[in-house]
Amino acid sequence: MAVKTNGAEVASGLRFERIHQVRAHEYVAEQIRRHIALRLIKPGEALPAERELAGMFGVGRPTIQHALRLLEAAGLVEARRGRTGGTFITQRDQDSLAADDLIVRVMRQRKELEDLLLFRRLIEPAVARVAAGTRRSADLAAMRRAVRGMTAAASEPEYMQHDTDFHIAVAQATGNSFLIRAIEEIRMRLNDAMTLLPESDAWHKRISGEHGELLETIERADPEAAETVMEEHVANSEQSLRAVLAAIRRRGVWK
Amino acid sequence: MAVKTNGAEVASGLRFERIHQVRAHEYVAEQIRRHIALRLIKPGEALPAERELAGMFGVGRPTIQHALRLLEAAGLVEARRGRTGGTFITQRDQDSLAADDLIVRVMRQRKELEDLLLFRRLIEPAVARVAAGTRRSADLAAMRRAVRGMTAAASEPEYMQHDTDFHIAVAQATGNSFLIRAIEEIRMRLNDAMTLLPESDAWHKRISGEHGELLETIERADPEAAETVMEEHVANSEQSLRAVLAAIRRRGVWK
DNA sequence: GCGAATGGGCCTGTTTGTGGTCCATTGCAA
DNA sequence: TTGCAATGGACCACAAACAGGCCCATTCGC
Repeated sequence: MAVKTNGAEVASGLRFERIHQVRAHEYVAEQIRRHIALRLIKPGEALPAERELAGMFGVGRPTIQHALRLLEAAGLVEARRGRTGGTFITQRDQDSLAADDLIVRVMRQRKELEDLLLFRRLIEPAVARVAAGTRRSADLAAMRRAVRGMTAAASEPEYMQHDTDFHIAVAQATGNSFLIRAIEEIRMRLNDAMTLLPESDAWHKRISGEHGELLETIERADPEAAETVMEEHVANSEQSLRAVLAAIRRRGVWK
Repeated sequence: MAVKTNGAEVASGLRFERIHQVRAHEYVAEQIRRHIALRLIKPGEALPAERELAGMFGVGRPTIQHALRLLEAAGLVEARRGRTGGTFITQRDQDSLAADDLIVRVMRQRKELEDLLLFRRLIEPAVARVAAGTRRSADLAAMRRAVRGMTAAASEPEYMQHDTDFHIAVAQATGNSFLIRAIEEIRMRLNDAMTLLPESDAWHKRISGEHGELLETIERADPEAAETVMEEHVANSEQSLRAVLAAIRRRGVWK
């Protein structure tokens, strides 16, 4: 607290975050990059036409073009003109490009990821506990849908989507807007990192099993059990994620 | 998946979020608004000079002026020119801001308040537990300052500010950005409701005592005790708040 | 009364983005 | 074969937001 000569006080020691202006084309590029990384657009497929994208994002076409030029420079997409033209997702991004790009981004945000994992470890079990006491039949139905969708999922992103759906369904069962927002935030940020997990039937089966078990505890309104099962589930997925990260770090890809 | 005539596929059903360009002055205004809501700047105090703020935020002075004009229009600050001038936080917390108006606002958001209290009950003890394991001496110093400030506080808002300071200091001791943001969010929304609590020396003494006890557990790095004490502290303050709300409801003021 | 520090206001150049137009390319359909 | 429609590529003029100046009016300490 600095005291001015006349005695009036001026607040000091304030910590204002320097503004970071997100440019429109960067935002667009990041969105599309994320869709590609999550395989919501598969390699070989075309993005919507530039004019369409402009409409979808609510920006001008030059902005879309600028964003696409960034992605093209990164080798993520390639454009073809003409009657059957379009902007196509590069085929060979499966391993090298998108993955490396994603890895670099994930490892760069290691500290944030650590914070996120702790946050998740603290809040998800509590959410499960609350949900076990407040769930309505509609919530149970949503969870069942997610579990069924998971066992039937054919692709990794589809799987991840249902995984996310399940956790959000649990959060919504609490009816608490703060908890819902917290879980949504967690899943959003986690999706990037999740993409690194190896595709494995055993892995999928384990998650599905844990979700099913969790659903059962919530169904029979057993808060204690729900909390315990969720604790284990979160610990398991965190352990797998950490294993992958450690492997990547050893490989030295992140440097 | 729409199939084009030549067989090439274009991804469809994509959900791109329409861009929302955050203007610099809006961002600045929001940051300052948050600081005021959290009582990090006390009523009657002055903000740093415009030129200083411009430097802190890394923006031009017109942007700062635009932001301040927004806050001035909202009645949050008022500017005075001259040698001892500055932009001062409006005093009106207790005076012109009619208690009834506050009550109406709080009661109108009863559902949100309920959600908030549950969220707090879940997260604050967990934060205390983590903080007990990660606190550094600087964090302890900040907590001590807040406790001292509380015992020395002369007015209700001053008291509330140190209360907030303490909880934020605990959150910052975790070093986890998600936890810090969550606690900040809680305190911001809680400050409105807190104003309803009756001024009472006994009440103040109890809170100060609990904070002191909590500080002691964190100081000796005892996670279990920290969690337990925080649980009790949160339960106590919640109970008091509920009692006031119930009384108001019976009085029928809220309609 | 002078000077320093403040908020208030204005001007200019730059960056960013929009809306529009025109072009080159390509392959389908008539 | 020919026309046409849909694509990406490129460019322009305009507007908005903003930075970085600059000068002014005000107010107090000296």
